[in-house]
Amino acid sequence: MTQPARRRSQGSGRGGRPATLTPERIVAAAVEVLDAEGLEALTMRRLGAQLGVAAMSLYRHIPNRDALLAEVVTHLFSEAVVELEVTGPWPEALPRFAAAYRGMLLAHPHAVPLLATHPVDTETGLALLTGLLDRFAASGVSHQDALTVIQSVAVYVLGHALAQVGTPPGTEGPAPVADPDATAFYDRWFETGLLAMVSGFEGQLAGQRARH
Amino acid sequence: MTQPARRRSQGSGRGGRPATLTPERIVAAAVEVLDAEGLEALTMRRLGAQLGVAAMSLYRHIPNRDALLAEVVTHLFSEAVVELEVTGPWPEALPRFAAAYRGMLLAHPHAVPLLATHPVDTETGLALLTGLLDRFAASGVSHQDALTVIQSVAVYVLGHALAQVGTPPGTEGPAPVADPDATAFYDRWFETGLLAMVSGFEGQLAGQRARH
DNA sequence: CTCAGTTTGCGTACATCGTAAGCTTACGAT
DNA sequence: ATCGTAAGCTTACGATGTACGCAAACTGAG
Repeated sequence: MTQPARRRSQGSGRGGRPATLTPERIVAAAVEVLDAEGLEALTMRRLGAQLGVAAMSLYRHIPNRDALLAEVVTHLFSEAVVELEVTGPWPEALPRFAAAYRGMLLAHPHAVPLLATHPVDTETGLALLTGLLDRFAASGVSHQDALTVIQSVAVYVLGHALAQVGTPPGTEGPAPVADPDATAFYDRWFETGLLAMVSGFEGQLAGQRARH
Repeated sequence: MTQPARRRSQGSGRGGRPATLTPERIVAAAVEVLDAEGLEALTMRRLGAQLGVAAMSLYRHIPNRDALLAEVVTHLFSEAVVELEVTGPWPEALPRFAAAYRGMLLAHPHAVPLLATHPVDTETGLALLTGLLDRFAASGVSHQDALTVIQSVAVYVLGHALAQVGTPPGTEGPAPVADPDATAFYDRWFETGLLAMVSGFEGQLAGQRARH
């Protein structure tokens, strides 16, 4: 039968026209356009052009634009966290995570509003952070508390990045060639706030332990 | 002469048709639509309908949609901060500010992405927070340090609100009738992170003073 | 080699959006 | 009455996301 069967192929069943497009290629191209021309420029037609394909062809691989943006978010977050060295006690590992996350956000400034709008899927996020969670467990911190600490820091990092890439430069163009003074200011602010948070949590958890 | 004179009236010069629209009325209506139907529904035509006016009439009072959104952001932020009691030492006043800010964000969940995307104008924000800044000065904290502390907390509050209103309920509808369990979870998380931050900064500033 | 069957990509079409331009309406002053 | 002016309206355009059905490109069966 020739049922509708619209949307979504079954992966790589034999037969059929060979695919030039894959979800991965689409996401990668989306990041390219995003970095080069900003979020507003990331239209379906523009993305098709980047891939040498018509806009509608994309819909064979993604349900809609919003889902694509969600994929981009997941991709970028993974990119930041995957190559993260999680060793040592949590008060050392946690700032490394924060720095890696922030590094990714500043490397893709146009993506920051996206991360704010399309939160990383909870399941996926947790899966990517098991290594970090282990560092808390190793110090006897409960899963619940570890989650609060990590999420608080993540939320701070994203909020900080939003403030940094918020308005200063234009909202487009390849590289605004950041003002080094402003960069230093944001860097110092970031470190100060992060340190306050981490040491605050250290004190909190220590006190809790003592009171066990 | 009948020069173009397009865009922007000069306030209230005599003569001319009486205005049914004002920037204030427009912003207020925008908040209504936003709260009731979400950000996607806040189109120029919908907003015009809310005011009993054609979409294009709005452009006599605002330059474009994005500027309107910026006005909405400023309006909401002022609303949150204006009725804020700023007394006592900063470690007490700061959490009150955080609570007021968060209260506003949770009262207007559909506006949270807006606050993330259209940062409050720096000048305006500072002007609204002079009272709070004074509480730091009264404790001998430098203006620079006070800014870092306040901004860090603000950034945390916004990031946290983004996480809370991010995905759980639908993205529209008047009131998703929040799940009380989820609310309690987010409340506890918020308090814990905020406390860590504040006590962390307290320690930081105290140490700095001791080392003066 | 031919012909189903199946999957991918394309062309067309439409509703909706922001907003540019010029016209009409409703005032106060003369 | 008439005029000048500011506010609001009508019409129109280009751009966007995406629904729908067709065309192309492959695999395996006969």
